[in-house]
Amino acid sequence: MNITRFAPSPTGYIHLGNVRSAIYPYLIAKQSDGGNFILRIEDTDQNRYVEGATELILETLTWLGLDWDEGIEKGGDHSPYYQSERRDIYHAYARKLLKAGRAYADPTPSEKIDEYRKEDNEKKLPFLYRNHRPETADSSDAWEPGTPLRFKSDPKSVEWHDEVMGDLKTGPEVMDDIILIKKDGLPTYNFAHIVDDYEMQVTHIVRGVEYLSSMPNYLAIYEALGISHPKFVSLPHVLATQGNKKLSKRDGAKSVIDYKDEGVVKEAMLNYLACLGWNDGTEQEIYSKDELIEKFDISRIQTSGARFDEVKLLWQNGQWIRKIYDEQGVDALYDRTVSRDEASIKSNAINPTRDSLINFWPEIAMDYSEDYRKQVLSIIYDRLKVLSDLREYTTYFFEDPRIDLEFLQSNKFIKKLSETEQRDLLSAAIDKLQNVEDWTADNLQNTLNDLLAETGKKPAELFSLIRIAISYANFSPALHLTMAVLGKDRTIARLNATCSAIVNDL
RNA sequence: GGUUCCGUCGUCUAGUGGUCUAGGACGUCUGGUUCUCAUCCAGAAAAUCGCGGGUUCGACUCCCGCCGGAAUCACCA
Repeated sequence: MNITRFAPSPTGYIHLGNVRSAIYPYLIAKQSDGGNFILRIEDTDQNRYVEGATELILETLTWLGLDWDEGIEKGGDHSPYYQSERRDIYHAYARKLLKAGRAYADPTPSEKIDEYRKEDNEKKLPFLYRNHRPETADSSDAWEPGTPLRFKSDPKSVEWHDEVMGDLKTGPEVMDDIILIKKDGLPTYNFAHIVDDYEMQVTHIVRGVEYLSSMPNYLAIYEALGISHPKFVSLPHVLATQGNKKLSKRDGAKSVIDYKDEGVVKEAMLNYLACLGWNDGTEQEIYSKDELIEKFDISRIQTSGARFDEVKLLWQNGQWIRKIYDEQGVDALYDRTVSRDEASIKSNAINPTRDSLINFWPEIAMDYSEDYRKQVLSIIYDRLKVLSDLREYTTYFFEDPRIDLEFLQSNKFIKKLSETEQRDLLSAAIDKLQNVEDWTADNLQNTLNDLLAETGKKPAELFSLIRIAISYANFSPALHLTMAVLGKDRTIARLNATCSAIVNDL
């Protein structure tokens, strides 16, 4: 049975690089019967705490459907799940180390430590605190919270296995007397996560490769505590689009929530991220969450960093938008475009920070019926890269476009027609369409075909003229579909309007 | 500087000694689908497998060296 955890610190939003270390442990947990995915908040650094960050974490996980079995807002057997509330547990473990002679209180002021560091740097020596260990470290096991507590290291070479990186080893020179408990009585990450993962019976620690260099120290603590360690799964970095650096907030990495707000669907985000640095060896590109759970395999995680490519994410999103429409129908896709958002409702339960109504339609669209919006959606959905494209692509379905003859006549096909021809073609179209009794897409297609035959014009010329006269948009769905959705009255009114504008211009 | 990791088309990747004149996807380009945009379909260009040695009948695949990139060296995680 796999027990994994996602353990973010509430220091801001979650970016693409961060979520991957939530997705993989989620998949690992779900692959086993009775697996547990735990959400723990690592809030031991009060200086870095950011208001609203926890809510953003909840919203992100909820949106992606990475439901946790235990953790904050949910409870479980290993409560509490905020590290700041687990102080007594860490202190108990710290006392064990103290008693075993593997920890010591260190009253050395930080200014003094800075001096040591400076000295060593000047001598071109790597700074190791154990070389400056105070004498009291060996003589006394007294410790009062309020004084930092350090690990008493016993330098030696270590070897260990990482599920992704393979067999690793380092020399004794990296082990040091790291801080276990800070002056404020709260543990450092280095100590807290070891205690918590053990207490919560975590089987796999999934985290970024940046922790690799601390592994010897962690291993030493596990050993001193006399406890076994979980499997280690080190994830390579997600690299920023530009440069060679890992994705980071400092360099402007976008929040996952930003993508949600722009209308990236959760399936695409999950799919793209899961496959950034992992593949199952086949040529499959599109995976549902269930398929990922079924096929994910730790041993196939990449060892090198992967660059984030927004263009490919957007391609995936287009694929998923079409897939949702094709497999679940227009209603399902429509629900993604305007609805109460479960993810932000959940986050708002702690702190109402965000509007929980998501709506990707132009404002004016809300004056129309849901049924009408669905009709629009069903003819335009296959052009969407993100759901918010609706705002730009559909306005002419809801309000009459401004007549702009310059725009009309600059079209490369319409340009070939004289204004007189344009007028004649439009009035012929109006006459013909007026007689259409049953305003259906099929009938309209037939009518347009007849018109084409009668006028002898090229489709490109005739259709472009009509299309732009009713939409004044750079592009639109197929003409007969657009007209069918728009309705007879509106279509003819718009054609008339353009026609008279041309007459006035003559 | 110490330590550690990484290195196949622009990008994500397949590849575990011969089936690799290196496969797929995104992107790019060309053509097709009675109009635009998009989709879809077909096709093209695109990787001297970081470099140099070695082992081998044979190396992208194993070994060594080098180079390049990254991460980390906090009372941050």
